Amino acid sequence: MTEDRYDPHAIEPKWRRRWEAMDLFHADLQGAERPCYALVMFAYPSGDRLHVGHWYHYGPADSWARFRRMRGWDVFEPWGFDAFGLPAENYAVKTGIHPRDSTEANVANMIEQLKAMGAMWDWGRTLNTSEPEYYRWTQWLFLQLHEAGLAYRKAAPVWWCPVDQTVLANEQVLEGNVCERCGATVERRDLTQWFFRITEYADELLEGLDDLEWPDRTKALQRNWIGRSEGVEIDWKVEDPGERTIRTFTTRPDTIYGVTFLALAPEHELVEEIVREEHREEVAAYRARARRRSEIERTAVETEKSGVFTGAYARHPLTGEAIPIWVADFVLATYGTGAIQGVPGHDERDREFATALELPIETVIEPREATPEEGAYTGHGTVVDSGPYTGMDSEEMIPEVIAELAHAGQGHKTVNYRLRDWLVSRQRYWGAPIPIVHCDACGEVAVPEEELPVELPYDVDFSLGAGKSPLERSEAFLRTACPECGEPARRDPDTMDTFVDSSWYYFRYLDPHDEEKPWDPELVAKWLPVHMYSGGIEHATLHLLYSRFVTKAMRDLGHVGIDEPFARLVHQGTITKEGARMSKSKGNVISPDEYVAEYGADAFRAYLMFGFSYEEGGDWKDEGIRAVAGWLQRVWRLVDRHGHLFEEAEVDPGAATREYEGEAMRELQLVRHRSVKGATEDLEQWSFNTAIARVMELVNALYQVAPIDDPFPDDVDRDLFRECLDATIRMMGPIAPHLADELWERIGREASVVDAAWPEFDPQILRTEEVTVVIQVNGKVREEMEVERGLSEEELGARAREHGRIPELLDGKPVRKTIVVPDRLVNLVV
RNA sequence: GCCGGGGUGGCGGAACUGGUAGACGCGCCGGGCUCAAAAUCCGGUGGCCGCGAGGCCGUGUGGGUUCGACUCCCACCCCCGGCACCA
Repeated sequence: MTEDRYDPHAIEPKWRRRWEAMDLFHADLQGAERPCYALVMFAYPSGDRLHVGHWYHYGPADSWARFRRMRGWDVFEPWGFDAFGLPAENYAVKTGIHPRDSTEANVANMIEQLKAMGAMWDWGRTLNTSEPEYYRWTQWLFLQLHEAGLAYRKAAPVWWCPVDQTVLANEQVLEGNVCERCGATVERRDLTQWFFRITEYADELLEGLDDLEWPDRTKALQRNWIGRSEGVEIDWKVEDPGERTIRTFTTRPDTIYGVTFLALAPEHELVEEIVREEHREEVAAYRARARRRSEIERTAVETEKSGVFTGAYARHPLTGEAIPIWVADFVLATYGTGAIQGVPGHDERDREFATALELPIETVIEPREATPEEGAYTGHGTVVDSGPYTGMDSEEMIPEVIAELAHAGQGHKTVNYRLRDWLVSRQRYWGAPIPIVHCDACGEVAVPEEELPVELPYDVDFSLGAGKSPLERSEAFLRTACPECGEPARRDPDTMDTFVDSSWYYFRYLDPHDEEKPWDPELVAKWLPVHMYSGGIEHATLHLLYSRFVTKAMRDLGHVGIDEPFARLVHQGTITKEGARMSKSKGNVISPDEYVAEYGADAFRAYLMFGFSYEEGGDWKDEGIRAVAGWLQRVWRLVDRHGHLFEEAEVDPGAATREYEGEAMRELQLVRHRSVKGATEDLEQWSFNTAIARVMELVNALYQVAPIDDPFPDDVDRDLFRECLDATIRMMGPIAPHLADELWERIGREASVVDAAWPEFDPQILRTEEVTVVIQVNGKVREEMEVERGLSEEELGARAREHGRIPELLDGKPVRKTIVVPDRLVNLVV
């Protein structure tokens, strides 16, 4: 018999052509009975070749989708492009090639490469956020939010990237002051910008996390970012002049008797009003200095505390004591109320401030047990020197003091968030124009829905302007008539953050070319929330947060009926080279192209699945892909050698569950069911490495019973062996899709494995009659015995005592206790 | 400092709700095939002691709970990620 060699380079293009010709991956969304929306985060269309990260993310995700399809789900696996954004525009600034042209070329380039992966993407539903048919609805979304008061324009201190020449959202600022895009140090600027009122949903965004099948760490990141803290706002009456009050926020009202000063942020609006004449100059100087200092500098933990006295005092709401009011730059204008009550006895920062400026320090809480340590005691304990509360437990005091303050009209419970509203306007060209017109007479006017899209003009000087949108230079674009009064007016020159584009694309995939509406609510009801979403964890507090907000807002506006966009989420790990992140500058880049050229796309995908724990990632090893490619050949040879069995007879599915006489056949049958069970459960939960290991076990077992170089043994049951081979090929479907289809064809089947059923396993068969029971003496394994399943505890204990060398080991010592785990283990304690 | 995630053979990685630690693979060792090599097939492979049967040790460290702990509890150490003068 001549052996056909496994040649991925012949097989793979052949099958991709066939799949395309069969339109195998077109999803019938209306007709689907068991929808499964398998979504990968769409990508920015780059002009480069795909890197390992792309393959590592998309390959296994597609394998999961294939697995689901074989299990009877109607899988929808779309692909699209997050095509607006800075790289294309920066490239244009450098080369003069228009972003629309480079994007178009990159999209084509990328599609061609993506197709080589052999994934099930439904290419008929591709979308591109930079096309008018898409961004028209991004603008519609903006208008919906605007009308509901969820999109608004205001002047605020915002982050400005001097390199990218645009403002950024808080979420796009890393490590306090680094631009997420370019790595430049960002600055604070006071500018009038567009915001989405995401803070309105802070609580719901927090609570909704509980019900999501998301990784804990991702939920933790969002919780951290939202930063909810419960506390009390307290109003302090300022003594003379007038009726002014200063509102402070604290999470520890139980320390209120320890307040020895108040401190206002330098930007606080009341500073000007309360400052006494003799301190005015000094305070003004301090505020000017604070303004010049960067936020980073001001808020760095190491920075020594500084402040200046205003000369004014506030009256303590409970003791009536006069409390000095200071201005201090460690107090943040943007958090809480911009004013704090200083409790140097029980807060580290307040203590540093009090020490530096020689203010009194009072102790009002003592630790319950331990002796007081150095510095401020910040825990709870027994209340001291606190009027009527003295002697109480500080935690019990909190509700009582809140009640007293509320009763006096000087305090109330409140909640603070770290989350800020989402800044969505950008001073860049390559994005969706904000659909707003500014009219001298009517003010800020929304572009009527029927006039959408506000098209991004092609012919624009998009070189970077001095802090202004390139569209500001396009008179043709700007000049328009006010939709309300008809008088000449000007369009808003800014474009939207690309995260607005990506915050709703999963709705649009359902019908990306619908000209009537952004999405079909019925299809949304049927297909969403997305069943399975995969992508990088770097989007935890960006895309994933924004999308949740947009979904909730659209729900409240009656456009969708779901609370959350993504029911299940997984993140792929990172593939490194020699322990380091791959990067062009380091020159340690693994090029998929080279490996695909040598081993094929199947081997490349299969190695990425087998060599790593998906969510962890790990270090690339050439030996790894060689080994996996070798294993694919092993599977190939197995089918090649035994394919004649399929010419002899059809596969009998009953062969899997039939009763077999010989030990060897029973064992093969066991391995077959164990393998299918393991692969099924592991694939479902994205444990690709162990799933492949299970299939390897079955392949090994088949090699065992029918050595590949010998004639097919007489004592091997042909029905069973054939069924096992059949199951193996099916399980190869998600692991090596091209190879599986080739083998499928070679055993005489039509079409594709993705439309074949995933093999079943029978738990009854895995419940063997005989079980191996481990015998321990004092917790140490000493013997094993084969017994029939289902023996009573007494029986097992008795048999264990007599088994093998156990009597010898017991040596006549009385067994004090016998622990029996039925069918598994006996532990004899002497 | 707070919040997550992690630490298991030479390596990548397994281990369900506490029940035979190291599945599967790489590497290595041995064997078959070959004039030879590659490829491939078969066997072995946590460490230490022992000719052997077998014994002892072993999942970051130190304690604890338990008949029994990679798994649970307490106290630490180290690595990765997020947040952070957030009151």
